[in-house]
Amino acid sequence: MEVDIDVDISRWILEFLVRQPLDDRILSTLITLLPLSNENSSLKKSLLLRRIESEISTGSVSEKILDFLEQVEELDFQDKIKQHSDLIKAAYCSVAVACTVKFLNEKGDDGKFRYFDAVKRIWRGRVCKLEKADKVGLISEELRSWKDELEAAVWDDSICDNVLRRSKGLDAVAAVRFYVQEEKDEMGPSFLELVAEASMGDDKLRRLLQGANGGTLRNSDPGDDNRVNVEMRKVNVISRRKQIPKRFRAAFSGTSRGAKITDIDTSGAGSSCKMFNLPSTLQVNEVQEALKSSSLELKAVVEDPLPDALNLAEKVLSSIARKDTGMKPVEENRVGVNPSVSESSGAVQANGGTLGNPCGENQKDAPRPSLMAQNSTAHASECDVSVDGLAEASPNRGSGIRLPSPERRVVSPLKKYEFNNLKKKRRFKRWSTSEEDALRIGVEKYGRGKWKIILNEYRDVFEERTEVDLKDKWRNLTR
DNA sequence: TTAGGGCTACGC
DNA sequence: GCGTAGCCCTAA
Repeated sequence: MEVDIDVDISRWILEFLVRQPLDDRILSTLITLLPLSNENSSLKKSLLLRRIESEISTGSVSEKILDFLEQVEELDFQDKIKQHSDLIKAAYCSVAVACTVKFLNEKGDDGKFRYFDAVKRIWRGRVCKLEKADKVGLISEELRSWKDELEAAVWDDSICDNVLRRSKGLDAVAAVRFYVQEEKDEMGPSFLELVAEASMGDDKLRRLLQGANGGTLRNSDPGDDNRVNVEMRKVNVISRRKQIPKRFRAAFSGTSRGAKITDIDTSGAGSSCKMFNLPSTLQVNEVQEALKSSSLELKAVVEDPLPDALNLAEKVLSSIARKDTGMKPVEENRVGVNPSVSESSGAVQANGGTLGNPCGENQKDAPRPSLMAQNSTAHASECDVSVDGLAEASPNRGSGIRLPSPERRVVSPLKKYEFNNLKKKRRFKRWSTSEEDALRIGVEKYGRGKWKIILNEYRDVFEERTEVDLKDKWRNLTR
């Protein structure tokens, strides 16, 4: 039997979860498990915002945030969003300044050197690139002004004091937080939340459903309702395509299907319930009741998946990693969200507990995929970190979750936005001379093989490096 | 945590 | 196409 959790349902779930205070690991794992389409920039943006939030959760900012903001700007650009938020510009500028000026607080030539390196990296590198690409979404007068001053401070110590004084007026974390909040406010609630909300209000639901079927939609909140409208149309399309039964209900079944959406009434009046015909009151009421009855299920599924989702994800991941596990027929190994299993615990579990022993014993013949192999984008180079790479979608994407046969599973390039703990190919990043110098000094001071100590000692210089990187670099240097 | 082998993107 | 640098995986 064929897979599945529909790619749209995955998106709805993820869209909802990404707004929840879940542990990043849970979210990361879910991203790896859920089939995702590449065509929803809103979700991509949500994921980026989520990553930004994670970054500032420590109360500090890093250059990674600049990366994320650049990616958000690119998404906005692709979505042809003309009105650029001042807050993103302010956030970008504040983070860039903070990531540079921090080195001025260090004493001695070492600090100076790192400052110079940061100016080169951030302002001559990133910011210049922005200017060349005319990325107006991030460039501000303030950014330009800082650029000049920070450059000048490289050569003139007296300007350093000005820079330090001026930078005290910036609160990068707050600036980023304001921006993220603004974006979140603009994006509004997730589709699932809207549906849940709609199901509580008869009139609103009725209007939405009418809209979904091509009826005139009149509402006071065109943003949200239109979005739901679009999604509801999608529900219609999906359900028609899949010839799923009458009632509209988002059902998550763990028995035979990973998850499926069944339809708005397509029978009886169904033929008349074509996209551009208004549904009858009876139909609307039926759908409304169905929605109400399923909304609790839905909410139960999505509200608190954390503990068991983690459990599930870990089991699944470990099952993937186990060479000697067998593979059951797909329908037995599908990850579904089964409310019936979760009644007592609120757990998200698959297939009535199949995942308790997630892979069974039949996977012995399945070749063990490397983590890289699971990630179709794992070999992305630095360049395709940008959203451009999202066009590389696999033809099979969205075909659903196939567990535990990851070699068949298509992983969306959305994984580029995975969270830290997920394996992905890092950017190819050349070592700067300052990094090489720090490594040499470190080895001289602590000896070869003390990579962790050296890394910690020169943490600021070795940005985004690991102990292994240091070891590898030393290997190269001494070849 | 470290060492070493292997893969692949990069640069010529 | 080739050599190298950077990155990943895995064993110890």
